[in-house]
Amino acid sequence: MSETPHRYTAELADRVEVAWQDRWEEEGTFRAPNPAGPWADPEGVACRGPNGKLLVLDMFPYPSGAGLHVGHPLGYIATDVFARYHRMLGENVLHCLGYDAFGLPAEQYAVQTGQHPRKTTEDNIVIMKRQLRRLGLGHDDRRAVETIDPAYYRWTQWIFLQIYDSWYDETAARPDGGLGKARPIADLVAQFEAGERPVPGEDGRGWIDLSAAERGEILDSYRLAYTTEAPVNWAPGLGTVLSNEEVTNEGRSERGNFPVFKKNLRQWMMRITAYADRLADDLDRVDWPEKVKAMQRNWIGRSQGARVGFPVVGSGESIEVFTTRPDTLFGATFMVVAPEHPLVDGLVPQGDWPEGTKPEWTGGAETPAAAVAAYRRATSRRSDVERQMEGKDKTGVFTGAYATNPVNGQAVPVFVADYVLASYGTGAIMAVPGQDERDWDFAKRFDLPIIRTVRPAEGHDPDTAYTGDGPAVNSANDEISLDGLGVAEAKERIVAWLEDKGAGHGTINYKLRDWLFSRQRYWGEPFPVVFDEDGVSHALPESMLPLELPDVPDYSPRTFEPEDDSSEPEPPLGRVTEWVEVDLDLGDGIRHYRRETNTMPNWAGSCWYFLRYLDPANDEAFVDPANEAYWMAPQANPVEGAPVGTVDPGGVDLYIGGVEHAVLHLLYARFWVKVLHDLGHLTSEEPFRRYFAQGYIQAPAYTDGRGTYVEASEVEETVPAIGGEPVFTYRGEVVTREFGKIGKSLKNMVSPDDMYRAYGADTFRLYEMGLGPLEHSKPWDTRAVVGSQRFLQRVWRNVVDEETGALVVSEEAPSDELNRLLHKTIDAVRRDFATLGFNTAIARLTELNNALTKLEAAPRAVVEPLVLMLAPLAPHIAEELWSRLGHPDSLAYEPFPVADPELLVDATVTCVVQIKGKVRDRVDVPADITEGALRELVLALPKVEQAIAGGVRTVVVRAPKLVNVVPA
RNA sequence: GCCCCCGUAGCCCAACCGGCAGAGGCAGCCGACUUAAAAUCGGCCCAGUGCGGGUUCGAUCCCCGUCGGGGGCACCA
Repeated sequence: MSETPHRYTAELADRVEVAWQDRWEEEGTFRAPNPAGPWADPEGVACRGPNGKLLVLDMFPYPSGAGLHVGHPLGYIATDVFARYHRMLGENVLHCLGYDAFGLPAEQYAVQTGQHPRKTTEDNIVIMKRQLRRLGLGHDDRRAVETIDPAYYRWTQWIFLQIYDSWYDETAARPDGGLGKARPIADLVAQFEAGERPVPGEDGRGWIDLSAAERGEILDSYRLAYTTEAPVNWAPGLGTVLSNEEVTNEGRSERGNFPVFKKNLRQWMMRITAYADRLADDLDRVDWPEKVKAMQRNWIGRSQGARVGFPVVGSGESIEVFTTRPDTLFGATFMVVAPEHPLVDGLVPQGDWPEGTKPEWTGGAETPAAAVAAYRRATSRRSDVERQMEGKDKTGVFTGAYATNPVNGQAVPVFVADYVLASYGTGAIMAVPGQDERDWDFAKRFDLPIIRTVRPAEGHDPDTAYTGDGPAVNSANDEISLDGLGVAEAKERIVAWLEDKGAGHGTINYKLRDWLFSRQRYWGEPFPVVFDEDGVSHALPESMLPLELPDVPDYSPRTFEPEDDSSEPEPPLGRVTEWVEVDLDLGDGIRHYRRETNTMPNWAGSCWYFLRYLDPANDEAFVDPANEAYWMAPQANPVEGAPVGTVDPGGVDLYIGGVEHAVLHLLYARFWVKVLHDLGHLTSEEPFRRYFAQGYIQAPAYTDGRGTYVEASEVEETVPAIGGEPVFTYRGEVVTREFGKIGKSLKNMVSPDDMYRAYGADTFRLYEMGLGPLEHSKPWDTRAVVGSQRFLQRVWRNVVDEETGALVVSEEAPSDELNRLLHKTIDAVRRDFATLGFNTAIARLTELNNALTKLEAAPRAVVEPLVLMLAPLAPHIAEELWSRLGHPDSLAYEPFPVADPELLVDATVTCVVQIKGKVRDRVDVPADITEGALRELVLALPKVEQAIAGGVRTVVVRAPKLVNVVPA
């Protein structure tokens, strides 16, 4: 029998923690009341949230087969601490966690193990739930939604139909004064029917004259969710197509790293480009890390410029280019079109090279047609990876055609080159080598003329393009002169001139493309859409939702050789004929339809899960409007740092998660929320009002001589002689240490289960929060966890006798000094919790506790606030101590200690005396000493008198803390 | 190549508005407890802020340059 049976050990922590987790669950401690909906509890809202509400959110976790590692809970603990703190401030806090359970990894795992993805997914969720529960997170357990639940994806499908049944009206006024918003497609049909809007098409037929198929095609060109045949990213190794956001720079799939090919396929798209401006502009209205905003702005890639037509010599055609530098038009000495540009065929003249063709322009071919054909063939065969590898060496051939520069009538040669991208701008450029590095390189390579139209700054290398600002030169014709103007003004002038001449117009261009929304996989939400015999799509009525994913014997996708770009996607649902072929009555009697066999990407479920958290039991609506407004509505004051006059967009109060979703999930969710807002379903215009990007927990990983990772847990460390570097060995072989993301691939998994066992959840929580700032990536060090345990042991010992279990706090009042320390600690900890500075909060609490440890017995008047302040970080031990201190109720809603401002300042402070900025003396003075008195007092100090024997130049007084004397 | 962030003790990190470089933890060392060890407890040691300039009475903090680390973008016209 141990002599200290009541010591705070891992075993004791385990008992205490599990007991409190049970009690929280039984009492529904963290269930947040809703104002409306099926759980309407307005009274609960009123008494639980006298100080308002708080919606705290974690990124939607994917239940992986490997279970959690110690990196996963970092954000969950942080939000939990924040949420618990705010509950103690008297706010109604909603914090919960659900599961994003559709998607590729689950399906691949299922295929590997021969089990149904539903089975493996559900098993994984069970494991993850157990691991998370053991962490002691204060989640509202009723709100743990799962995307694979038909009661959930019914609403994912419903939202899809809202988007499908909408179009973007550029001219519609928004409440915020801007123009453009989503409207029901029925409004558009009404406009066509009434003749208020011209029906697209050249034959002048009216809406009623069109066939159903023709109408369907026109509507598809407006719908925010539509099918179209377009070049898409096809990954044969995955058996599915992917969105642009899911393809890496190297032209491979983000998941699985398979090669991706461009292929023309009919696919579902989301018209996210309609929202490009608002998605870019509204970043000013949210509180996000600047780097994430920058990444989104970058991805949207808005650039202001002009479109200019260059008439092709000897043809009625004109090549339209996009340029951000219309001010440099006079320096456009040639043009380049992308190899895939549809105009190329029409450009190339029959017969021989024209007069003036330089030998290097021909690519060695006899005729322009041969040269262009050969070049196009060569580029189409090269993958993006190969183009990348070739660096920036410019290639291309002359098309044999010339086009006329509209500002000076010069005929300039037109080239085909792959440095111009078909997918950006108009797929054609005017080349201005004097002011563009890429054009400069091309001009040098192909011996083309270079005209500078901006005078380079002093010291500019004359052998390079000049892209900076400066006065225009060589930029005049009979009607207009830009000479002498700066870039900005020159742009304005020339655009006005072009518009006047009808040669071009100012415009805005975006890098953002529409979002490819279908996948040829089984494990996803089915599209609530059917096609009739003409191929026209029809929405299923709401009454037919959810359209359940059929249980099929063969759910594995057809995958191909990763390099086989001739393959075609084959969705698994396409094999379920009895499901695909249906007879339905959609309003004009029973007819035969074919279901959509693609499924949605797993971003679909995560685009709106936070809305379902608000009202998960509602089967009348995806969320009750009153609940949405309560938790998400725009607030009276905009976020800090927003431009003056900003109207708050509303949204989740705090969202914490890794930065890896900066342009995927975060952009998609913003888009959906904006559409739903436009359609009147949401008060909020943004999903995430405040987003905080957490750092990663990194762990040591070890490689052997061949560079292969070895199991980190089996590596031994030996520290040789003093001062020597530690040596790491694995099975006798010396290995090299590095730090990286925790996971299977680096073989450095550390499971939270091990931490619970060895230390308990509170110690683990404290360790992760105490490591350093939340936004930093930090190395995991299992050996260091013990420090957090020691702290909790010392706290415990200040309250409980380790031998008898008796309460040992003193009922005597604390000393003035201790009381002041307590109040300073309260003040600091409150500030730290508010700003997510958990590491410094822990340091302050440790300091306060260390002061108690030195006493014979810790006074209750200090212990109780200490326990309350510790509660958000280490809730189990805090609950246990609180209970032992004689409080029967959970402390979850106990008011957080308040600092007395009187006690934050000491009666006397130490004033630093500097001479010429160097500390030379210090003196204790009353805290409220006046500047004059302090000055006199310091000047009378012996050391100072000595130093200023030769006179005084200045005396800087910062009462009461500092005086700096500068002798003459 | 361009843009952003970060360099403080052996390691992770503090330092309010430009005002004494150190709060907390790990590791190390010494001591207490122990037959011993582990655990625990008490104590100690350790940097002048990557480097070079500048502004200032005074710089970890502001400015310029430079080196190192991390991240983003990368023919986007």
